[in-house]
Amino acid sequence: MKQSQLFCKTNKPALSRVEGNKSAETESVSADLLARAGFVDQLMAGVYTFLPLGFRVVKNIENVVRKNMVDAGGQEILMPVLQPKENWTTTGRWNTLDVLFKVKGSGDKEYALGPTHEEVVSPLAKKFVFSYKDLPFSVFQIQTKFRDELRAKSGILRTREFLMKDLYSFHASQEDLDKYYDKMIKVYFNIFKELGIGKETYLTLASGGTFSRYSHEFQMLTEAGEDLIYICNKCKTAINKEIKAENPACPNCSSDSFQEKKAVEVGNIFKLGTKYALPFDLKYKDQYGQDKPVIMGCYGIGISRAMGAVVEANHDEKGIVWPKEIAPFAVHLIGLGEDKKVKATSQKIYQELQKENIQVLYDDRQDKSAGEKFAEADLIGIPYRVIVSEKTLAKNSLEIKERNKSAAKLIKVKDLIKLLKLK
RNA sequence: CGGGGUAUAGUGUAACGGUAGCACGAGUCGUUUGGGACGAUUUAGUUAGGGUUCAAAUCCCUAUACCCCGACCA
Repeated sequence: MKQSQLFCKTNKPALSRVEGNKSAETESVSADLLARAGFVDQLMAGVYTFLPLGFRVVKNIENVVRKNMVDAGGQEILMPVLQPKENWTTTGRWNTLDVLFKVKGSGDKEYALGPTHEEVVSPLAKKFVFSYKDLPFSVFQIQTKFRDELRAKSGILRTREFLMKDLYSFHASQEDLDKYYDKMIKVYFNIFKELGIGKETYLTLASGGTFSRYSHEFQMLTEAGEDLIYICNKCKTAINKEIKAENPACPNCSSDSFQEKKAVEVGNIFKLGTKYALPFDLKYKDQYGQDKPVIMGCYGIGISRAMGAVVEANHDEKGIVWPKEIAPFAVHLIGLGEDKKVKATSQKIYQELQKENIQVLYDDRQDKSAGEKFAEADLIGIPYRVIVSEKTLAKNSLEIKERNKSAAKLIKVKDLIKLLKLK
């Protein structure tokens, strides 16, 4: 992609704003950086457009999550956002779920906008599950969710419309669910590691509802987070506020010494048991011909929230530092000056990188000073910055610098692709 | 949903009840080209509706929007 063509404008903040007397302290860092760097645009409170750079990151996060879900046996589907009221009255949540968006169609017929999909996936499963031989299985989707939060906040960390991966698993027995659930904990940690927030993310005990003692939240430590978690000083088990209120001692080692931390919930997993199977009469016949309710689990990851969380965990004073796996581009190629040879060489490198299928953003703009290009590159945060200038060409070289390192080094033109392909 | 705050140009901000100004951005021209460079020039604004007043960006009322704190968050 040529930067001169990119649908994006970075925003150089006015001086007063840089000095921090306003927005810097009222918004989360991720909200500020993502907006300034041109990744997202706010339409209204809690509703955002993903611009080309941001959308690329979203797609990359989706792919990381998707790959891990498929590896764990999940089959991808896409369920509707628009859902019949009846399914929600069946579970009672039409009236009890405060965040449910209700819309009216013609003839005053009422619908729900899906905040989650148990009400769709459970009756769906009923059409396919008859025998114990049909179990277990799991399906997932990556889709827009709607929740009428009373208060949206912190940029894309808490919105009314957001992208979520939700997987639902269906089992013949509690043991089978338990086994799958434990496996998903490992899968989730692998995902957060690949997203570049593995180190900051804690498996956190949360209340489990009727069917299990605990559910688990994946909480990423950050000052921008709105949750408080408590990490046991002795055994490092993390628990959320709810659990801490019910049970002042560590459920794992009984210590009462905790560290309180702010965190954002990037994922959570629940053992649903028969909570949704019963109202929808989702059952199977066992080996003896007996009807048994299906046992369910559900597993969510906020895709768009994860994007914000990644920025919270990966930035410096100059801008975003994207982890390689989800960066909008692998390489930011920057040509400096109007020298013909510089132009020709950068153009050639641009084409070769594309031919090698290396995602490259090429700053081909002639009317921008070097300083401005550098400042923008740091703000956008692409992992590799490659510079072509008269200075580097005099040594028959290019300069390459990683966003998360301070040292740049010169390499030969012909070694560039070799180096990038190794990464 | 309770409480608080704010609303002036694309962005960030000034203006005692009395001429709406500045910076950044954007456009044009020129000079620049290794850290958001410089000069010239152009562009564009008082959230909406009511009220008080000779006179309202400024005071009052209503609405709307956004932000913050809390509550809420399968």
